[in-house]
Amino acid sequence: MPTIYDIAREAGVSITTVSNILNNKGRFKPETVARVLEAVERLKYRPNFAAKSLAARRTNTVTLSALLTPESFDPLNLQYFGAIAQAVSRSGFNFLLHISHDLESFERFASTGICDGWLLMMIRRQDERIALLKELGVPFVSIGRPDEMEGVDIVDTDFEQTARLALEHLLALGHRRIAYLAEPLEFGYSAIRLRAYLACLKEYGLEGNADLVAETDGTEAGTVRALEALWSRDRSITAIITHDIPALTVLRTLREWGLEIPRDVSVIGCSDSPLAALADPPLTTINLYVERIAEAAAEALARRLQEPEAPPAHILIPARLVVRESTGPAPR
Amino acid sequence: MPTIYDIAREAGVSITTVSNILNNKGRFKPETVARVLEAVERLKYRPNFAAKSLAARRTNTVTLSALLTPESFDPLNLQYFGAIAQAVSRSGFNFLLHISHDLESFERFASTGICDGWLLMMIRRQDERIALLKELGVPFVSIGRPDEMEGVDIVDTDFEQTARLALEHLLALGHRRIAYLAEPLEFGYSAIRLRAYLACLKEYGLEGNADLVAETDGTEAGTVRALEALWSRDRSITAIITHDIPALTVLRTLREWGLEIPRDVSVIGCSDSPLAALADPPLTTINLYVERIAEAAAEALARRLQEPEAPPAHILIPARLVVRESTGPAPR
DNA sequence: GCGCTTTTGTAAAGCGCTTTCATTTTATCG
DNA sequence: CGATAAAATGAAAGCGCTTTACAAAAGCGC
Repeated sequence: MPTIYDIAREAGVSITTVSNILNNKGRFKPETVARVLEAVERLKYRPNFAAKSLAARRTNTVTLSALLTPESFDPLNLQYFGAIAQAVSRSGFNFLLHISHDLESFERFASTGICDGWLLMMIRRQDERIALLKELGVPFVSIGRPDEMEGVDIVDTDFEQTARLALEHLLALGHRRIAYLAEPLEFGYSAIRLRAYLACLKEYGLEGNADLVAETDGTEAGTVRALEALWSRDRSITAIITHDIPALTVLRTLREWGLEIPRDVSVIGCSDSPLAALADPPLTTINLYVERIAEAAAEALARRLQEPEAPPAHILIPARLVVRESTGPAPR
Repeated sequence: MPTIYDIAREAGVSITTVSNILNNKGRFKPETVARVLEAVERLKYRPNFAAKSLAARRTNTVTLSALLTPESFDPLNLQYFGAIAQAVSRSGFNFLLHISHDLESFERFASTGICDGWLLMMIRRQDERIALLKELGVPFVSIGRPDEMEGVDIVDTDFEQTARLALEHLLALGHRRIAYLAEPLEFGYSAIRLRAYLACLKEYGLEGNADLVAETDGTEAGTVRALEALWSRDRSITAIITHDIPALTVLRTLREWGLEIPRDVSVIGCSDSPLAALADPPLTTINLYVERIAEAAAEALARRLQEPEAPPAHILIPARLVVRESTGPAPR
C-alpha cells in the first residue's frame, strides 16, 4: 500500500502539502492540486486509518451499537441498520456497526477510541452502555428512552402519538373493548408504549383496566399464554393492540381458535416491520419513519461532536398509521 | 484517557514493559506484572486502537461486509450477524460489521486498512467486493459462492445436500409434481440452489421441466406473479420448494385461492429463517446451521491471516430438514 | 525596485503505541 | 568466587499521518 510519502514524491511536493490538499486546508495552485490528485489516483492511495486517527486525534467514525439477543430478530432492525448507515454516511462520517452479546465486549470496544461517537439502539430501561459511555466521556445519542434521561441526547418515536393513532383508528371502527399485549416491559419502549396507551384510553373515558393488559415474554409460547390470559379474563375483547412480531403469533392463534380476522377480532401492530405486510392477513400497524429517526440521530450526534457542551436534545419523531387488512369494524 | 506512559509511571516501569506484559511477551516477575495490572485496572487503561494498530501494523480486527438492499430484510441475516460476531470474538479478533449500499462506500472503507481481514456476506454472482479485495491484497473469506471461485476461500451451505433433503422429504410424502420458485437468480445462492434442485430431480428420474420453475423478483407482487405463472402452466403441482421469505407470500396467496396447506399443496422453505416458525402454518424448511457456518468462516479467515500462502479452502456445511406443518402427504 | 501583504509551500514535532536491540540484574556452575 | 548464561527491563526508533510554526515566492502600489 502506498503511503503519503509516495504521493509526495510522485507529485514533487512535501507530505504536508499532500495532507493539506487531501483535507481541503489552505490554498493551493490548481496545478499543484492536480498533480497530487493524479498521483493519488494513479497509485490508488488511501490514507491509513490508524495513522490518520492517531495524528488527528479523531477517527471520523461513528458506531452504532446493537444488542443481539436471540429474541431480537425483528427485520425492522435491518431497516434501522440500513437507514442509520446511510444517514451517518451522509453526515460525513464513516459508519460502523457493533454487535454485542454482553456489556464486556461493548466496553472493550468503546474504550479503545475506535470511534468518535456512538449511536445506541435497543435501549434497556437501565442501559449499562449509557452509564459506561458517560463515565468514559464518549459522546453518544440514544435511539430510544432509558429510565434515566437526564443529560443524554435522545431520539425516539413519539409513543404518545402512536398510541393515539392506534386507539383512534380502533375507536372509529367502533371498538370499545381493546386489549393491549405488551412485549417484555424491561424493554424501555414496551413500558413507554403501554403507559401511553393507558393514558390515551383514559383520555377517551375508557378506563384502562388491568384485565385488558397482558405481557408476553417474547417467545411464541409466551405470546400464546398472554393471549389466553386475556381471553379467559374477558371474552368481549374485539381488538388487540400489540407489537408486530407477537402479532404474527396472535393472528395465527386466533385463527386456530376459529376466529376470523378482522371480522371477529381486529389486530394492530406497532412498528411496521417488514413482516407486517407479509402477515396473513396483512397487518394494520404504525409506521415509525425509520429514515427520519436515523436522520435525526445522525444529526444529533454530529451536533454533539461539534459542540460538546450543547444542552442535550430530546427529539420525538411522529409516526403514521398504515391501514392494511387486520383491522375492521367491531362486531355487534 | 490514560496512555501507556501513565501506566508505566504508576507502576514504576518503562512503557516497553507495560506493552510486553499486556501482550504476553517475554517473561516478567509476577510482582512486576501485578504492579502493572493494578495500575491498568485503577486507571481503567485501554490501549488506543489507532496507536496500537499503527505501531503493530495490524488491527486485530475482522469486518463482516453486508449489503443492505431494500429486499434483504430476512431476519436470518440477523442470525448470521450474531453468530459471526460471536465466532469472530472467540477466535480472538475484534468484530465489526460494515453495511454498504454501494461498492464505493465499501471500497473507501476496505482500503484504509481498518481491519486485517474481511468476511463477505450476500455474495453476488459477479461480486465486485471480491475483485476489489483481491486487487488490494486484503485477506477475506466469502460466505457464499460467486461464479468465479478460483483462489478464494469459501464457506457455504451444501446446496446439493439441501436440495436432496427437500426433495426426498417431498418424494417420501408421495409428491411427484414439484415446482421450484426461485429468488432472483442474480443472487449466487439462488442460481446454485436451482441447479442443485434440477440435478437432484433428474437423479430421481423426474425430469426437470421448465414449466415447474419460476423466478420471483423478490417483491411480494413478483412472488404472486411467479406463483400464478406456475399455476397457469400446470394445475397438477402438489408441492412447491421456495425460499422462506417468498414462502410467506406463497402460503397466503394459496390460501386466498381457496387451497388448504398442506392438504392441497405442500410448501417447503430453504433456510429456516426465524420467520419460518411464525408462518401460518409453520413452515417446513431447511436449517442451515448458521453457527457452524459462522464458525467455519471465522476459522478460515483466521487461518488465512496466519498463513497467507495456504491453498484456498472450499468448505460446504451440511444442513438439516426441519419438518413443521406446511408439508404433508400428496393429495390423490 | 522597495517594502508590504498574500499565496504557496516545507521542516519538524508528535500522536500512543510495538519492536528491536542493548543493558542490567540475577541465577548457575566449576 | 569469578565467569557465564539466563532472566528481566529499558532506550530509542519508527509506524503514517496532522499540525504548528516558519520560510520562500509572488503580487502589488508607488
